[in-house]
Amino acid sequence: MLKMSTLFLRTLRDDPADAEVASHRLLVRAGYVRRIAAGIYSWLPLGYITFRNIERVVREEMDAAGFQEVHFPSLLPREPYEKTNRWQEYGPDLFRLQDRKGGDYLLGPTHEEMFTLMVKGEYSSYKDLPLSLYQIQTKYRDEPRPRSGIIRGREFVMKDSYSFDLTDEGLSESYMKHRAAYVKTFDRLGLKYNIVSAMSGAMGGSRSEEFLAPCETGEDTYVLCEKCGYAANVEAMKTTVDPVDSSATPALQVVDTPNTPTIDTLVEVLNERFGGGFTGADTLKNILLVADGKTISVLVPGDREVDMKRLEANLPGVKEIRLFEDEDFAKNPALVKGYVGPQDAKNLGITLYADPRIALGTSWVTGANKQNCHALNVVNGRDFTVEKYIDAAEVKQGDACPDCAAPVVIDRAIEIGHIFQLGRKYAQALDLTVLDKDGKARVVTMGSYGIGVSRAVAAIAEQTYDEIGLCWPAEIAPAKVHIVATGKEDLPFDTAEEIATALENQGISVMLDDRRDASPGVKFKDAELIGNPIIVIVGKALVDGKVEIRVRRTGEKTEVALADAVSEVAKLLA
RNA sequence: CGGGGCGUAGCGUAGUGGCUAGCGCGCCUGCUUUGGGAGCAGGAGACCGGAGGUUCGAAUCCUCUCGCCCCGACCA
Repeated sequence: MLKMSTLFLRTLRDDPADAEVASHRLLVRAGYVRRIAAGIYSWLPLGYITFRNIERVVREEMDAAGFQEVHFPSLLPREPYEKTNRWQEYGPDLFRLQDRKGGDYLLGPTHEEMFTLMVKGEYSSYKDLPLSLYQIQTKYRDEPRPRSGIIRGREFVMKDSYSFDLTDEGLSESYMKHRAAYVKTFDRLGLKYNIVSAMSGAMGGSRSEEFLAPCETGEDTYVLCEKCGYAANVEAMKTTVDPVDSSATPALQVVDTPNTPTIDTLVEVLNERFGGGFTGADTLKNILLVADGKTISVLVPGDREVDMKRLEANLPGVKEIRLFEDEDFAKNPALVKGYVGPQDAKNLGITLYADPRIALGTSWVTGANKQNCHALNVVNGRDFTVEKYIDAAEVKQGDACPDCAAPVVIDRAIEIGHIFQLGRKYAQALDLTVLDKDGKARVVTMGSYGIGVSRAVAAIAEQTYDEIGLCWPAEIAPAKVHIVATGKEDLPFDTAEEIATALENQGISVMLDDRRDASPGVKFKDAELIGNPIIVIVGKALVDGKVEIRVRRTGEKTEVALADAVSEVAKLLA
């Protein structure tokens, strides 16, 4: 039983100056967390109870799925990360340190290497697989910009699991088992979420899905089709456009278009010249980029921008990408800024990438590679050849769903879980093999699965808070019932304590506001701010032998006879 | 790393027209008060982020530095 008279808690009346997002603001005000440094937080009793409730749910569901818990250090030696090249690849995001002898160490940002090595150390037969291990561990990433309180910190707690299988089919099964366990976990946590297809990104591997909790302060943007349920991270959103017949399209024609270096100016001049009918969507935008030192061109319809995140996600293997700059134009006189077209790309040795909307046979207005000139009727497949189609154009609200063509909506969300099939990258690098039936060594294939445990505290807060404070689902609230005793006599305080004890005897956790010196107003405000789901008030109504029961979420109030208080509360929580 | 904002008591802030640093919340003592962040009286708590400089005199002006927040870049 948490007694407010002794609980280590001081709520704040004012919003902290350095907190912007609701979860951060309220978690600080209600005395759950305190900031220590940018992206680094301490948990106070209420916060830590809430945190552990989430951790408990996660652990129970992992165990129920048959995964086994292990625990690694956060402080790790360099070598394993050297072997997988991540000592380099992780770059400045990795917290590095040295011991007294000058040896290199790191604070683990994620533990693929350690899990792989642990399995390698114990198992060596196909008979041992499949296997799934997990840990709940503090992770360290020196984020370029920690933000939004505990949503994106530099130190955070993550549950990470890894599956080990001999075959791709086995990996798929392990993946689906984890997916199912995640569904159960997030349902129990009371989170609203969408499962969206994602890019496996820097971790390598194939199939990948993210669990996204929609909320305004989310930093991930995703696409949802309300008709068929298609959901994807914008980076993974697919566009499909069928080829068209271009046999009737007139020949390419170069026209003078003075002073039209932008799509807007071009459209204006075209409409003056040809009596209207042109829009930005009829033009072809050629974005020149330098990818790992090589010039490439990305073609998108003139009414869309290139989304650099999508572009990079769809150009795997490219490490560094930057815009073509004035000095690059100076070195390549054949390329005229503002009048670039794809027609000469082949001769110039420029690799052409195109958004799928630039389908085979489609006809465009684009630059003529000559100052103040554009070309009309430039046909893909006839006048230029695309090397590769990639999703690079920005996604807009209302774009066609790739599955059912209905308009999609764009929403923001917090990433609370990510599951993906890693494949053999780490097993290969660290030589994790098992002997197969035929006695031959085979490289194990792995899956990787994460849940942001500390982040879930903030995500749930974001999805449930209201104007007066936090508002937790019963499963994770610091206590299921918040009992407030008011008045100056002993009776309400004694009665409140009796009810509290009776509830606890039934396994219902209680926070009891037994402060004698606080006014009723203060106690009510605190109860609302703290956000336990049921509030019981023992005070005024006691003269009629009654207590008041309030539901925090709805604000609904009822008075019940003292004798029924415990059963009524239990009923509300059922 | 680029742009913007900000560092004054545990929290929120005033003071930037140069001279004893002010207020609210919280905290301590006493009395009163107890169904919506109580009242009165008294009190503790700040080397004004740090270093250097200008000046008779700096929270205030100048230089440097550290830290924090927001937008962007970046980011399982």
